[in-house]
Amino acid sequence: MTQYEKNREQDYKETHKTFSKFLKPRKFRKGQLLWSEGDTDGLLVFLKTGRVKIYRLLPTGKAITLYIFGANTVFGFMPFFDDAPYPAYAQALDNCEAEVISRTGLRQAVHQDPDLSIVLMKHLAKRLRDAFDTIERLQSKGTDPKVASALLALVENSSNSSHAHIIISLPISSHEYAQSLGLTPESFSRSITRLVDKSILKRLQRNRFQILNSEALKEVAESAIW
Amino acid sequence: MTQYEKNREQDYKETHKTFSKFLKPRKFRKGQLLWSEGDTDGLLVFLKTGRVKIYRLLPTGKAITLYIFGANTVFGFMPFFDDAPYPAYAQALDNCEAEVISRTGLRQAVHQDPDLSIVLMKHLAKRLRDAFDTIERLQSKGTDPKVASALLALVENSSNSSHAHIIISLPISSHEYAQSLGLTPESFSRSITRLVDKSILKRLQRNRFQILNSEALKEVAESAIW
DNA sequence: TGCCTTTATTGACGGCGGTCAATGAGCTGT
DNA sequence: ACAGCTCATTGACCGCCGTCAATAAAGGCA
Repeated sequence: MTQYEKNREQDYKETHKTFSKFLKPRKFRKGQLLWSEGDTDGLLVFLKTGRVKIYRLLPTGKAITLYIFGANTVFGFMPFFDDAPYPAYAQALDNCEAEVISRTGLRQAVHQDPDLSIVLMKHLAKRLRDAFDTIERLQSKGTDPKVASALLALVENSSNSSHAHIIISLPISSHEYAQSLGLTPESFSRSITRLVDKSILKRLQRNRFQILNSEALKEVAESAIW
Repeated sequence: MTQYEKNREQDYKETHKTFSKFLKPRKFRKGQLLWSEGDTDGLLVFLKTGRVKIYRLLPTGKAITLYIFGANTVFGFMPFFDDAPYPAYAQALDNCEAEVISRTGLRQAVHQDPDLSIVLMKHLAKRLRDAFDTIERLQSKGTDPKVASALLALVENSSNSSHAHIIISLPISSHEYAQSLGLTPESFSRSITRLVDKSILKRLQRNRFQILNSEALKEVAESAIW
């Protein structure tokens, strides 16, 4: 487990502990919407198991994925901060167990203990930092740098990094993952193939890879022209 | 002045008022760095005149622009929230007048009045919403939709919208602006030309346009395949 | 286990957009 | 006002990546 991962774990636990007395357990079925874009209700979610996808619907009906949240993450605090509607949809990708706080519940909680908001702000700030990384990745030129950089970001967020053989799993289907990089699934696949040919990557199962040469992968990620 | 603009003005004024007793005037010269990526000091800036560019340096030495802040904006609060370093550089594009609070100053201020943090959170949340829009734009396919959507976003942030002839000015050089869209200046220029040919846009001065048909512009923005 | 559906990979092809180069327009300073 | 420079625009060309189609592999379910 990386230092980063330890911190994330601890962050989550601390946050969870801080809010524990206001939390109510709740389950979400696979496919269920936690909220829709435009909703103003606000629901703070502590996800314990399963995955939740945050996405937007374009006017054309196509969906673009903003985040995939896995176990031990906190999310859903946007409307609490600026009283504006949710900027995206949230849908359970699996059957999920979670603990939640309603809008009014959180208001009360924060009223009782102002420090709570500090904790939430940290999470919000982290979210913004991640968004910067995403923007940087999307602005860069060429498919290989994007893919390499995205894979490296996955390593950070996954707990596997025993140096020798780092295993990474795409949190979603290759199709959606490619799209979140602004690529077609075909281009993504081709890029992976190129990395495999260079002995930087190894295919394990579908959407599951092993990094053979992380230094080379970093080089590819940084080889973007911009 | 749009409703949106009114709100932004008011938001800024409220925020400014809230912090007024902690603020210290400060000037920045054109080209001066307000902070560097990795700095942990933290400096909350209320910009009164001039523009400030937030950018990252890639390993290749190229810069990518994340934000351009103009008059009447608050920024620089990231390190206050999560105690992590600034994720980007901040450089004055003009001679700027501002009022600032140091890290310690803000700590004291928030300690005295916890409501201050609520105000900052709103700004942080707004920043994240903007980031979502940017991500959505970058993920979409085709140059014209990107350009159209970016122009529309500029209208929102600028005070001009007297319905008949909406004037938009690029906050930075066409070159940099194109790059922030993941495009080359040439592609950007060609896209503008296409919009002009369709009588959707009119060139005024360099980097200054008039929207002749905002409905058509919206259509183009939404014509992205994804 | 076997069948069927879904999803990833590979190939061929065409178009969009990036690159390079030339021209033109717009600022700056003297 | 003129000169000189910077920066936007336009053109020609080509390579990359998206599209379409076919194949292969992997899950899902009875």
